[in-house]
Amino acid sequence: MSKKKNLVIIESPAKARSLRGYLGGNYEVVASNGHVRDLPRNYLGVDETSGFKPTYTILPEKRKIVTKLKKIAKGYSKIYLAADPDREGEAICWHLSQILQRKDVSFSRLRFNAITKDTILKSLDKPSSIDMQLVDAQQARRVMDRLVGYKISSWLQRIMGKGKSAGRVQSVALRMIQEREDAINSFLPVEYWLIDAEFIKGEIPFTASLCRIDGSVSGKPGKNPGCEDEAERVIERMRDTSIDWEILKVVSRDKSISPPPPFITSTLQQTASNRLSFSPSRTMSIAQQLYEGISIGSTERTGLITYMRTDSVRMSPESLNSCREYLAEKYGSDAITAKIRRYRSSKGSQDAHEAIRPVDIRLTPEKLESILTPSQFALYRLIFRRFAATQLNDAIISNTTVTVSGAGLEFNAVGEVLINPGFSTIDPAFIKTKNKLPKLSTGKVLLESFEKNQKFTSPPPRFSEARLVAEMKKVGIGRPSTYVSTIKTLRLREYVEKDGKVLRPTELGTTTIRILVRMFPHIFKVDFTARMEELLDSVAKGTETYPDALKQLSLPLESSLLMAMKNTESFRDELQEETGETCPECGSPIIIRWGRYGKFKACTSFPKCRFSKPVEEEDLTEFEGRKCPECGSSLLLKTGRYGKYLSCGNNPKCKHTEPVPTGVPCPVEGCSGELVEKKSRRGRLFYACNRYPECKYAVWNMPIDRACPRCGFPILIEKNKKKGIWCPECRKKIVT
DNA sequence: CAGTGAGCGAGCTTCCGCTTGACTT
Repeated sequence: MSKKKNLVIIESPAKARSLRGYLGGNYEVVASNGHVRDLPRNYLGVDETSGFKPTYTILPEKRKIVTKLKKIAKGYSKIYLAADPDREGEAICWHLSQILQRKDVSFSRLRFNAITKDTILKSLDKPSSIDMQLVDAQQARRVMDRLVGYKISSWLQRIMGKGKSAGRVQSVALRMIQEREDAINSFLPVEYWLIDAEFIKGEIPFTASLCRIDGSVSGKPGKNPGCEDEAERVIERMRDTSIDWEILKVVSRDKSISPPPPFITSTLQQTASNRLSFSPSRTMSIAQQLYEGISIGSTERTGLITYMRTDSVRMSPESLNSCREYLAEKYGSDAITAKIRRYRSSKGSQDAHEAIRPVDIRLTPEKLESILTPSQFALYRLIFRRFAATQLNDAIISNTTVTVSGAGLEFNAVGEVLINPGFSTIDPAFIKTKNKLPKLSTGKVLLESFEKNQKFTSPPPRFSEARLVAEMKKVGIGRPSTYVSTIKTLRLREYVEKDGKVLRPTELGTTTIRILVRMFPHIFKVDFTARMEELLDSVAKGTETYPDALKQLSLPLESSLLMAMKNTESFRDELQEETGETCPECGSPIIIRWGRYGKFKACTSFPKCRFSKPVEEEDLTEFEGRKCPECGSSLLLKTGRYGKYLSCGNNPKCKHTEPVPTGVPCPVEGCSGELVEKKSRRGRLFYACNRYPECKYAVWNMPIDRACPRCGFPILIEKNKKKGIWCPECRKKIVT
């Protein structure tokens, strides 16, 4: 039927394209587009009475591809299966062999973990067979996820309403978000005071911070003066003009900094989030475009980067050689490391692909700028520089600490200078150095001025999407191909919501994860996945069998499920708060229930009586005694699609609404307005005058009301990270 | 940096991990 001799099946169409180029006319190459067969969607599909035997069905969205594959396969008696050389890839090959099985066909497994001509031809020289132990490890993984996911989700739905879900990965991710929220809520800020002094050595001024009081360490929260009185006592000592201030020592130390490893999925997402403000999902779709490639001139399109879903920092020898060659040409042979620099992938890495790097180092970002979109260009440049940096020398920073003492007090000034930029020549943003210090030597100095500043320790920050991915990667839950979709699921279920750049649990999410952790303490923690991975490795090695591994893993699941089933009713009761109200339609009591979107009030004689209404949240009561400017009714705090807002209590008769006021007057002179909280198009909160558009005052951060510590002028100051805070009266910087 | 603002919901959907196009406006 076909003139070609051999058929190769691979996962990705883009890989198929490069393979065709390497293999030439004797090979037909087709893509399976990932998994083609899976457990059925609408029932469990696992026979727990006979060794956890799974039932498989063709994925509905892959029907077309499977028919096509079958048709093509007819023309061949030899089929090479070339999915990724990892657990999932092995299973894909096995499923394909099952689907395409015929009497007169034989299958060979090809394994290569980089798409280069060399590795591919080598793999063709020594084709092997499908590793059934590795396939069993994948099946155990798949079935365990199904058992945990479907059994616990359906139990959860009996309590929380339909549509709810739980799973080995998503619920642990939700738990991490919730635990961070709990830490923030229980955080007690600790007050401390920083004391800064300005000294003069000869003609040279410099500032230093208090670090020791009578020999004991200062410089950290808890070690510093803890209250204003304490700070004032230190200041009092400093006022003594007879003190001989002196630089005791000037210590300089060089430290060398190595370039970070090349990108993997999680680090790419994080860096793109920090540097380019891309969400992980946007990063992945742009990376996909770069991976699929762009046609340059009239040539066929070539991929610009290696595969973007990877957990390995491996770089192929070919790529390293051409990278070093390029760097030596561009920066000189002294700029590159003597030996090739490699990195170690973290534990649990499947190592099926290389790190994310440019395919051709000669295609510099500059050369591509005109044909790439700005986003593609920015992401490509990040990837290019990160890879190129790995073969450049370490950077050297000189760190200098100057110690000033007097009256039993010690002050520190620290400065850093980049002596040798090393790899940071390719992108200065790789290294952030502290401020420079002037050249100083030991000897007497004069105290010029000093100030005390009140500070508070701050709670840990909420997770951005990219930070959550980094955390998931760190604890080993989720995979490069699922980080984005896990977060998507948590948002779809309304367990978490995005507030600007960070994720917060919703009330529904909080309630759900509390129940899940209480009832399934052994399943929804990081250790469960770790234990599962251990067992899967044993299955792959052959020291454990598929059914035994599953038996061990489902033991804690089944015992927890048993307990959960017993307590279903009590959980429902626990969640169903009494309201004391009666139904206006049938007179039965009204209770609070949990539905798809959170709490709502419902009649207890459901389904006979279908009366329901939204819960009036506590905040829905009168807001600080404010009245509607149109009809005089009280204003209520409501939560709408776009966040919180005030609405007239006389709604729907009166349609007046307004943003949430803060009680802080507008700082613009002559403006009688008040600041209100608003949300920008991109979801970030900001504060603006409620007399907009007459008054256009708007700031990102809430202005702080306090007096200038230097001149005492009462000021409203805007907190702005970049500029610091300036007193409008004496024009001095107050906080940096 | 910005002006918006329902009414649904309650036992049959839900998991994780591989991959992209094909719907319509």
